[in-house]
Amino acid sequence: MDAPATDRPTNFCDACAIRNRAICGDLDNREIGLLNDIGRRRRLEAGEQLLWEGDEAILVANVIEGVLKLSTQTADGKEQILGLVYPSDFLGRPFGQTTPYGVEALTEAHVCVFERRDFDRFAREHPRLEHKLLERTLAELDRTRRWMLLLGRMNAEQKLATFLIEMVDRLEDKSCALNGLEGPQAVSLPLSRQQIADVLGLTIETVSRQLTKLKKDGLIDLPARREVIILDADELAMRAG
Amino acid sequence: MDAPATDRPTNFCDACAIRNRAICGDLDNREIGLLNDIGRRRRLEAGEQLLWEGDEAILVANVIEGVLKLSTQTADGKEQILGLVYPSDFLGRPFGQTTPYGVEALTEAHVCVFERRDFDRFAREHPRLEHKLLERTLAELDRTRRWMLLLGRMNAEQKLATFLIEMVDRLEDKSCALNGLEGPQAVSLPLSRQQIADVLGLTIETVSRQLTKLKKDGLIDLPARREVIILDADELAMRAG
DNA sequence: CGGCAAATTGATACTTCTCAAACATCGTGG
DNA sequence: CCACGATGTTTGAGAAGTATCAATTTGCCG
Repeated sequence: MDAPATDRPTNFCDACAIRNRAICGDLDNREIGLLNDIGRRRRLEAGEQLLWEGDEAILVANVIEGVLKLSTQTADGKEQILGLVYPSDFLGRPFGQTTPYGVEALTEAHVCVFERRDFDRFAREHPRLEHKLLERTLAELDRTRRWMLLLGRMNAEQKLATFLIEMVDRLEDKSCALNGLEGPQAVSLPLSRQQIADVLGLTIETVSRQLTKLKKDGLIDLPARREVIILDADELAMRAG
Repeated sequence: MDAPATDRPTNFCDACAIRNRAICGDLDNREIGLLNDIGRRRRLEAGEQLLWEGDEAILVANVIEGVLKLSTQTADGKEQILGLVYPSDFLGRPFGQTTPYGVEALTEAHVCVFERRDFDRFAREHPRLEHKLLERTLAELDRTRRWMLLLGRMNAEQKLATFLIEMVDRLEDKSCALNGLEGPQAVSLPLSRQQIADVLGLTIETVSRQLTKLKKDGLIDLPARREVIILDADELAMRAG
C-alpha cells in the first residue's frame, strides 16, 4: 500500500461511525474536510471529566461512542444530572462565555472535540450546520422540558418507571436475543444507583427501594447491579403515569 | 393627511416596541418588510390560550407585551409550568410537528404570530434570523436546565426564595421610587398562588406557608395578593442556597 | 480469599401533601 | 356605598412520602 499524501492530516470523518447522524450529517465532502481540520478525536475513561461547570466555554464536541452526563449542583453540594448524552449527540455551549454544567463520561467514551471559537466561526459560515444545531437544540429543549414534569410533579415510583422506559428506549440492546417485539427487554445501565438518584431528584435509598418494589411486583428483574430486564412493559408504562 | 399607498399592508415592525430586542433585531429593512408580510398582530386576554399541548404546531410568535406561560400536565392532571415568556421572547416550536406544551396568557398580551410553515421557510432563507433563534434557544435551554436543579434538589424555602429573586430580576418595576440601588424592591406578580406552585412543583398551601414564613422572618412584605416587596435581598439570596 | 465500594434494608424524623375550614379580596348588583 | 357571592388565599390537623442515619449485605476486583 502506498502511504497517503501527508500534507494534510487524515480525515477521521470518513470513517466516523456517526457521520450521518450527527450535526455534520448535512455537510458535503469539502465542508467535512474543513470541519475535520479544526476537530480532533479524544478518548475519555469512565469517570473522566471533560468540562467543569462555570469554566470558560472553550470546547464543544460530538459524541462518537459512550454515554456522558451533564450535571450541576446546589450550593450545599447536592447534585442534579441535567441530561445524558449519547453517540451522535452534540455537547457543549456554542456562542457562550461559560460552561453552564459539568460534563463527565459515564462509560469509556470517544468524542470529537472542537475549540469553541473555531466551531463558532465555522458554524456562522455554514448555515446548514447551524440549522442542524438549531434543530437539535430545539429537540433537546423539548426533552428537557418533559423532564421538568418528572422532577416537579411525579412521585418516586413514577420517576423510576419513566426512567426505565426512557433507558430502554435509548439503550435497548438490539443484539440481545431476548428482545422480540414483545416480551422481556434487557438494558445495561450506564449509571450507578447514586447517578440514577441524581437524574431523578431522589436519594439513593429511595431509588433502591423503588427498584426492589418493581421487582417484587414482577415488572422488572435485576440480574446484576447495572442490569435491568423489563418483564412487563405495559404495566411499567401504567405506573409511569 | 394623505392616505398611505394601500397596495401593501402597514409595516407594524416600524413601530414595534421590541423591534431591536427580539430575534428580528438583526434583520435589515427589506427583510423586516418581508417578515412583516407573513406575520400578524394578535391580542390575548389574561387567561386566553394560544396553543394547546399536543396540537399540530401551526403557530410561532414573538411576544410584544405581557407574560405567557408554557405548561404541561401529568396523566392525572397535575400541572407543571415549564417556563414564562416575556416581551421580546420567542414562542412556539419551529421545525416541529406538534406543540409540546400549552401556551396561555397570564396577563393581557400582544404577540406577533406567524404560521409556522411561513416562519420556517423564512428562517431557512435568512441565516441571520436562524442564528438569533439558535442563540435564544441555547440560552433558554441553559435557563431550563438551571430550573431542573430547583425542581430536583431544592426544598420549598429555597424554591420560593429563588423564584422571588428571579421575578425581581425579570419584572423589577423600574419606575417605582422604592427601587434605589439598595433597599426594598417591589414586584407585581403575573401569577396566582396556584401558578407559582405549578412553576415550583409544590402545592398552593406550601407556597402560601413559605411566603408567610418569609414575611414573618422580615425578608419580604406582602401588601396585596400579587404584590411582593423584597426587604432583605441578601438574606433571601442566602435562603435560595 | 479478603478488602472495599456499592447497594440494600431498617428505623425514625422531617417535609410536604391532603383534606377541611376559615378568612380575605374583588367585582357585581342592589 | 355597602352587601353579597365567587374566587383565591391562608391556616390547621393529620397522613403520606421521602430523606436521613445506621447497619448489613452484596458483588466486584485485586
